[in-house]
Amino acid sequence: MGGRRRFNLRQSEKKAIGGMVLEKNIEIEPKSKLLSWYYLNKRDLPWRETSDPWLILLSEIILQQTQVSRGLQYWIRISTRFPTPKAMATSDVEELLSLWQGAGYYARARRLHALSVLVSKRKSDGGYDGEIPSSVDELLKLPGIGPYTASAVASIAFGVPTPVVDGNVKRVSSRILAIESPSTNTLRTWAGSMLDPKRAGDSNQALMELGAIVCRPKSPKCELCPMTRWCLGIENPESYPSKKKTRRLTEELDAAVLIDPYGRPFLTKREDNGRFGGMWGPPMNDIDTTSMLNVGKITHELSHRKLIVSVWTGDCATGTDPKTVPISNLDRKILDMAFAI
DNA sequence: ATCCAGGCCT
DNA sequence: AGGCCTGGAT
Repeated sequence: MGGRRRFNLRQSEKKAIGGMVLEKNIEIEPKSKLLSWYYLNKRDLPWRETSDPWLILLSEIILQQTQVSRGLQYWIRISTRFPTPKAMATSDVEELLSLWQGAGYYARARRLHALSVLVSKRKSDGGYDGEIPSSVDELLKLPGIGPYTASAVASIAFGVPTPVVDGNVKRVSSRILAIESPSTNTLRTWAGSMLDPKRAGDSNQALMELGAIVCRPKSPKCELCPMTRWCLGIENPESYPSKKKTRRLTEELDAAVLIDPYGRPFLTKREDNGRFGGMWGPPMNDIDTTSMLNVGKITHELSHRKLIVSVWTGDCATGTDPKTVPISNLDRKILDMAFAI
């Protein structure tokens, strides 16, 4: 053990202040250490240059399941086209889905559009007069906003002192506390202990930034970490947090790429509540492959499924130009295979 | 080819 | 607890 405790001061530090260990010191030191590290090492990202709650909310929705390096391009395109909630609310959801193409988890885009419509409504109609609400409770009522995003927007855009718990925070805290599966309560409490209420947004981002660029899932850079003094998991960081096992069922499907006399495939819009909801693609259920030509198979991994799609081609009277509708990566692969023949 | 990271919703 | 997507690592 060696006397290294969580937020206690080291022996040398106790001596230095003559044994006057103030309650405050116990929390303030790791906090300020982390904040200083953040100010010196944070990446320059455009949503960190704005105080516009809408643009910050947009970045948080995109970054929910998309890494910064990729999310950046999406944020630039989407925030340029929709600089306000009203701009998005008065457009068709399909335009947002087109800008969202290739980013995955398309329900995020549909919910974001619904959010823009709700926010743009008058207060008398249950809306928010076009302003993003500032409290966690109000934010939680908006579609696509859960506990993480509500706290992130409230703290970053409005300075509300509420802790965030995302995958980064979970990893950082599991390692520092050396707990394999910390409860939600433990995570929130710990993140709260790291929060400087005067700089809530920066505190939260500091924790997440540390997780993203130092306390990474694989090969963490402990030699660059400002928190090693308090880290109980430093001997074996990659064993925290424990990963859950995923079982992935295999699903076999047929896709029919029917091509019209102009070379356009027949495409349909997928149901909002299903896979690739709101996106367009070739028909994939109830396909009668008699008189169609098989051109190959595509395997595509989802988080919870392995898809094996058998691709067929045939003719149709009227198709759709694929450039005019939003299409998922899987459907793109299917179309590419059919047209490559 | 297989595994993994990343929040919200139902 | 299970569904939802993609790119990067292995």
